[in-house]
Amino acid sequence: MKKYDHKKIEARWQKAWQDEKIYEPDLKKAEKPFGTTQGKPFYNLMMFPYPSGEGLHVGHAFAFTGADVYGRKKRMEGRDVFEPMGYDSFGIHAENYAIKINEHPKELTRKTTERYEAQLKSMGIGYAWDERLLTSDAEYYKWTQWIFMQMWKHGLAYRKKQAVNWCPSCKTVLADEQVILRGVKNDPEQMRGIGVCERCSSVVKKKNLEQWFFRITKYAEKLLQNLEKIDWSEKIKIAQRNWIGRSEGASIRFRIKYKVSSIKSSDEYIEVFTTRPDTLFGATYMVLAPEHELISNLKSKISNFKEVENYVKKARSKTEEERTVETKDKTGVELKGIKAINPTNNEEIPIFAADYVLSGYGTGAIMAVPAHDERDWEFAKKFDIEIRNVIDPVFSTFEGKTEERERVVALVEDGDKVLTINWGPGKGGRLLVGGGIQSSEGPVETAQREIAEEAGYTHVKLAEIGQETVHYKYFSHNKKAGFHAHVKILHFKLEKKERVAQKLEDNEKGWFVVEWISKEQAGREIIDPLHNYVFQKFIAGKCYAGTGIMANSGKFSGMDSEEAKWAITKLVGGERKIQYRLRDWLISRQRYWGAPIPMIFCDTCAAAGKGEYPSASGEMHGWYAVPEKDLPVELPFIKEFRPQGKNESPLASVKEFYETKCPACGAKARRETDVSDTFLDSAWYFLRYPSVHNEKEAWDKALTKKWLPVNMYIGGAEHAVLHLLYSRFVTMAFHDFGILDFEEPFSVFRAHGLLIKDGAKMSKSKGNVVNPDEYVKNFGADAFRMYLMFLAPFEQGGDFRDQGILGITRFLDRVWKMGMEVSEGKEIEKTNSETETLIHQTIKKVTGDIDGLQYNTAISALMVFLSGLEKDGANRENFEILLKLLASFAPHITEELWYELGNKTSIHTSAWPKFDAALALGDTIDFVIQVNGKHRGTINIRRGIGQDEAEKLARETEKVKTALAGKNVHKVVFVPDRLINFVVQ
RNA sequence: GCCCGGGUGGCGGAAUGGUAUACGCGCAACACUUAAAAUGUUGUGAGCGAAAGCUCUUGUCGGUUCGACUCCGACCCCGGGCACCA
Repeated sequence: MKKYDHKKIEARWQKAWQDEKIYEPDLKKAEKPFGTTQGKPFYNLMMFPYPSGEGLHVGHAFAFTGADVYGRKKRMEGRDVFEPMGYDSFGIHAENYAIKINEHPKELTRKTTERYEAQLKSMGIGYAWDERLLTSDAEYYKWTQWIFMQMWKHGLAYRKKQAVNWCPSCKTVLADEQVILRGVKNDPEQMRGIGVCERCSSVVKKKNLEQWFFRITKYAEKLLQNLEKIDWSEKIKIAQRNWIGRSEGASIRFRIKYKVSSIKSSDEYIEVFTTRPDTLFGATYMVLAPEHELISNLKSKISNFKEVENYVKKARSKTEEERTVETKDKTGVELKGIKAINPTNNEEIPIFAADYVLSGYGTGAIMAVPAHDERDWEFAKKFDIEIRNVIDPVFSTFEGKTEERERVVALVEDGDKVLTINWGPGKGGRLLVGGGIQSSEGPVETAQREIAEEAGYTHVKLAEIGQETVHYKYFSHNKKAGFHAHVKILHFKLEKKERVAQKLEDNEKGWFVVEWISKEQAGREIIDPLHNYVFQKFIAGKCYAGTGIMANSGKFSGMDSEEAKWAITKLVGGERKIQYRLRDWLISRQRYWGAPIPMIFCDTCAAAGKGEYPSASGEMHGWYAVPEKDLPVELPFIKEFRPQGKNESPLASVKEFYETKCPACGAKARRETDVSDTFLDSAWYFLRYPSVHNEKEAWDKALTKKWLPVNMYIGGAEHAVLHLLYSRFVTMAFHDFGILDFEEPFSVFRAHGLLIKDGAKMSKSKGNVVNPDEYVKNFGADAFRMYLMFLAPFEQGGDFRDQGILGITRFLDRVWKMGMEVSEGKEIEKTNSETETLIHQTIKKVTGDIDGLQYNTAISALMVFLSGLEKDGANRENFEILLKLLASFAPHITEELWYELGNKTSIHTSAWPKFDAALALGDTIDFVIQVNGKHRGTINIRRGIGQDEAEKLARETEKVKTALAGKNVHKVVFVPDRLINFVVQ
């Protein structure tokens, strides 16, 4: 018997597969794969890596193997699987690593891609290497530049000066998506996280620079809407939804009044966006972002302009200095001499400049409603501005065990019954009001609306001494417990009653005595001062940001706040508006290792007011795209490639590079020296793979039609709002340019889990990176692949420990042994029925599990299958099924044994086994017997048995006899083919 | 604070509302061996019991159900994402 020598076998087959190109589908004639089965193109894509020089770690191995398993099964199912691989070799991540090890990125790329390739091949991953691509190759980035140019020509690329994120270590600007918040846990001091660079974790600063942007915001709605149509991991969709951040609200104008003159002189206004127009009556001041243009525009009108200017300067520089901790502490300054007019009541309200209002969102100005917005509340407290409540919380009742949180604040006596009114904090900052009827001795009875009504009470009034008597609308919308009361305060009682003393405990200063009143008495009137009193008394310290009933709002008082939203908007002439959080994609990078942005600036044209002005890009005098025939704009090889930190790319000091001629007038002109964001390279690579050999076009029309969109895309969840969003945007844009006929690039996307080590993410700095090479060498690629797939659910990930790998090695050894025996003729003649059932069950299970990426349970089913064959005997027929099911996970050993059994073509192009659902069920079942829901044994019975027979058989068992002795069976639950349950008393 | 995941043996992890702990690791005993390793067989949630068996057990507390890891309500803990977005 031959020994299982994984090294020899794996090396041999890896070479053979490459020579025979079994993983190379015929891209042009994809309908005829390898002459066996008929099939259709299946584009199985895995996110490509960037070269880091350290080689691939087990996290990569885990992800790539998982994607490969999926592709291999699809191939065996007759699909023409295209599984390409490439390298995201351009860009800041590769360049940073090159700087670190002091090597030129070009050289680094060459070395590391070689290394990666050897590693990937050693793991037996079935890539179509003929279509390999590198984003740093000129034949690739030529088309990246072409994409930029198309964006420009269609008005989706523009240049603008604005405050942008600047990484002082990478010495370049970053897109919003590339700034991550280092977690500063939420604490009472309201510390915020700090924005740090996605690549190097340096604290990001703000700089005012002129940069290139892509108008991704134009696609905000479509990016959001299309999420409904694609089959992606739900968490990625959620992340994208949050990032796009759609809010519905109103745009409202506030007129400005100057102190020096009358209203008539002011046709100036402040426009704000608000999601809460219903709170407009409560807007007691306004805030402009420090960058807001009105501040300088109104310079002459602002009496304390010096002070304001100082603040603005400080606020701006604050973002430029190194900040360690940013707090939510509110700062600001009033713009004296001018006022805004609240359009609902024509009140004059003060205007502030404060940095808690962001210039980049909405209009950069807000109406502040301190009573109903936490940030405004804080600001108002600090600056002593009126807090005017205009929303009355909708009270919810207490339910279940909430006593310890209740604060009894009111009670009314009626004979021996006491009604208590409880107020307490509810979910989401809501105020909960409930109550109950307590008898003189018994425990608190849950207040039922019916109880109250039976007792003749439908309304409650509650009052405090000295306050005018009011009543509140009665609510009762919870069918089960409690009531909601708008109450009338009668008087404030300062002494405590023993009965509720415990409940009041220490935090209560007193309580209100309430009195039930009739519905008629109650009416609908609400008097605001008292409401404010109650509001501040019980919600004080935290404002109420929820919805509710309008108060203090003129004719809208009493209305539902949701309803009032649009009524008030209409009243003040506002407009309904959708606002997105998404910002335009900042494309320029002041770095060397990237695709040069293919634009030329001509001074002569600019002076003459000329330029190439694609619609919607705005008038950018002097700017021209590099003509298509001149692409690529080649990145020169320079030794001084390190970033210099002068807001410029190193290319800005390469004269031969930037000196050029204006494409329009021929005068001396200057090239753009910034390069594009590396995420532009990866935002379209999937379009290039099938057309990688096409030198004339970015992508071949026919091939694209055949292969795209991608059928299955597997990658990390960390790219939810970077690569995955950008790719969708680019695809949508090119669809609209008429160059692609689909909007969404990836029909299915699944995020794989992360492999962690000792409870922490693997990273070189933590020194817990596991290198897969050792495992491949010692245990073999098959064992390693399988172990990775077995160790955790693929989409969940887990802690990498190698203790379990022996289990897989043992399994493969047994497979090998069985293979040898079968090939030597030691086999049973006929598969018995038990094995027959097992075969069909296993095919069914493995097929379904691989489809659902549940590799760990698929492998466990294969283990059960092997044990079954060992017990009942194997033969060529049933063993080949095992091999096929195993082939995706362990491609080498299965191929070896497959040929050993006399097959002449690869197992990987053989047909996936089919199962018979009826056979998978089997003839007999273990039927469960329960008494009162407790397991009391099983009997093996024929499938499809009826209740009478089952019950008879069950009653005959000793256990049931004992359990039922002297008991009265009052119910029998029978679940066919599963269980019978005797319910006794 | 908000939004997602998740909490099951010593460990990784299984379970369409129907035998909780599949499969694997580890551990123990036995077989083979001069011996060890490898391999094979058996056992392995906890407690009580000589045994048959009984009781308890899926983060906590309640609820629905003949029956709950699974459904509902409230809470606790861990991991991840987002966060001054009006």
